[in-house]
Amino acid sequence: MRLATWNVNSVTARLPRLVDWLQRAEPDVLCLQETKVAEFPVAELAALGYEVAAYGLNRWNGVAIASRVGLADVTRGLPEEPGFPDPEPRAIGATCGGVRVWSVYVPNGRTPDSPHYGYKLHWLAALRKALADELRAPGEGTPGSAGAYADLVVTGDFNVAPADSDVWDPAAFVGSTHVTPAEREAVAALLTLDLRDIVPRPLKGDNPFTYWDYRAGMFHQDMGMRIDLVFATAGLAGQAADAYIDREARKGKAPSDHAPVVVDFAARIAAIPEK
DNA sequence: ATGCCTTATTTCATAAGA
Repeated sequence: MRLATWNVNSVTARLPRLVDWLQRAEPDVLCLQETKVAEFPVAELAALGYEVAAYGLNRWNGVAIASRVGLADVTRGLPEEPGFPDPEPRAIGATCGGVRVWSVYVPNGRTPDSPHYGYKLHWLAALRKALADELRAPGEGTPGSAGAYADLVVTGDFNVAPADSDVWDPAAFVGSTHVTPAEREAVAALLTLDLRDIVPRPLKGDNPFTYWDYRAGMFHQDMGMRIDLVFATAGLAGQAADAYIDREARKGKAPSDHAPVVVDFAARIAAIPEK
């Protein structure tokens, strides 16, 4: 199974590039973030053989999962997620090819002294709780919850750089969000659910960055961040034959400010529904 | 070269992104 994640920064603005990229990269499952639409263009992706489950309400946020290996048990939102003040469309889950998949767009946080920062930490805690329930980790989870997915991937734009090596210059981020200990601990807490961080290889240079600001030529100077993450259950992560950042998708006219991350899991599709 | 910000909307300005 080839799984990918991509913050497209508006699926409407990115649709031509998204269609081109799907035809070139041929992922089995694609998790999307910042779709920024209430009505996802499902027909355009259906023409390429993808089913789509989308969750979007307005001009902000929005997530989706496109799959050509089945799309079942769709869940929109997290059971105990906080809102600002209302819940925002930042998480969608589905079962694709036998793997439980979550596409997430973690709140930005803005600045450490902003109310959005606390919202971000609470949201990450709610994400951990939801995943714990589905994985039924020892001593955790809600009694009676459905749970017990053997293979699970949670991926998307986490808006957290897990380590200093995940930003182009740690000194430039002092006092900023995305790198604070509390944010990194909230993300690291997800990994205690026996998940693994699949760090993709860059296709050029040494930095596994997935995001580069549009401004000031940040991309061509490789002044970026790794904030788009792929966390997989240990058994599944062990099947990752390759993982890379498709920087080609960040080039050229009208790109997203994020590049797709692609992971190839070897021989891991449990059951592709006959269609 | 990869190239100097972009998106949707309450649009000739604003909020948000990270």
